[in-house]
Amino acid sequence: MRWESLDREHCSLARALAVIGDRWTLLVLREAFMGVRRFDDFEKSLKIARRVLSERLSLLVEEGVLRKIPYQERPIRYEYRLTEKGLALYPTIITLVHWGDRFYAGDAGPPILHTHTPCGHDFRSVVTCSECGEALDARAVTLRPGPGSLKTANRSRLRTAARR
Amino acid sequence: MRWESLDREHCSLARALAVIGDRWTLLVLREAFMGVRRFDDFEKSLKIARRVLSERLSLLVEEGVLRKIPYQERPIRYEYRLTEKGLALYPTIITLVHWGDRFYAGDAGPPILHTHTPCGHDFRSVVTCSECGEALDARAVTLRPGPGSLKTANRSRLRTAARR
DNA sequence: ACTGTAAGTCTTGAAATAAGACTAAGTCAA
DNA sequence: TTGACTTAGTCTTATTTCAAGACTTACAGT
Repeated sequence: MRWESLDREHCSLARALAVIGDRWTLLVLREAFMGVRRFDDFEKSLKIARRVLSERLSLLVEEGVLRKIPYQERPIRYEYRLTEKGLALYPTIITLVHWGDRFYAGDAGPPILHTHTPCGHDFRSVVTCSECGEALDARAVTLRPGPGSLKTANRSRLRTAARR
Repeated sequence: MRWESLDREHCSLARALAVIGDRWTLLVLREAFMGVRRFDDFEKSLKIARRVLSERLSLLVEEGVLRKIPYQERPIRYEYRLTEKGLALYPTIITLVHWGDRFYAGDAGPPILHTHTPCGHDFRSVVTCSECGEALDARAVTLRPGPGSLKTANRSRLRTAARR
């Protein structure tokens, strides 16, 4: 499969993976969620090849997940910040981190704890149904074709902006 | 970075990515969640190279995400089924699918709708705090070293997640 | 014996990655 | 005004991974 063409792919997961499915990309985003913003800081904390970092950051900017903001003039320097679209990846990242914590943390426990500021507690993430609020289980979900299923998909490919 | 050594990596996200961070792996798991179980069915629905599929399935079995169950003797044939550990990836997958739906679905809407069987409604996934039940936002979460942390390594990163 | 099926394995060329040297455009200090 | 430093990249080369599809194994049915 040629991944660069996945933006025309039908499945939402495949489209999402075309953007963030690369091994480095989620680690770059993790750093971004931890507050890292500058090229050299990404490089130092991840020990990623500069060439690969450059390419990933460019792709993420192109896709609207990050944006470049100037933080000084002369010489002009930019930092990379999460957009709304980037922040919307938080559920994916936190659930994956918690999966890693659950199955790969050593005896000592997870390396990092997440505290929910409003309630003040360390938490796990719980994915719930937007309609009834119950916790979701894979076995309690059925799939059916949506309005954008195959027949109508080609017509509507060109749109770009975020939709809620 | 050598990905095969990430099982000894410290960060839970990096460890998780060492298992499912490959581009094909999440698509293989999506098929598994949709009920696909046999080698040839994975191959046909994903159009993945057989060699790559074989390798991915083996890794997922080795990691305990899938397990091989015989479905016939003579000749012995196995199918691949999700384990509990595999089912625990559902939150990650559903949130990523919904991210794709939100930002990449065409005007027609998402290609697939998910119905929550117990309540009977089509839903979006909502990630909530296990302690207070409120929906989570990246900006409302702070990080701190957990019991399994390398104390010095993470001190510099202890800051508010995703300040903009 | 011949055809079919399921689950792989092997081969080969193309593409992506890692490591690190190099470049660009400016600042600062002597 | 020369030289060292900073930030953000780009380039080069060797290694690794991937895609495509032919080939293999082990059995069944006719």
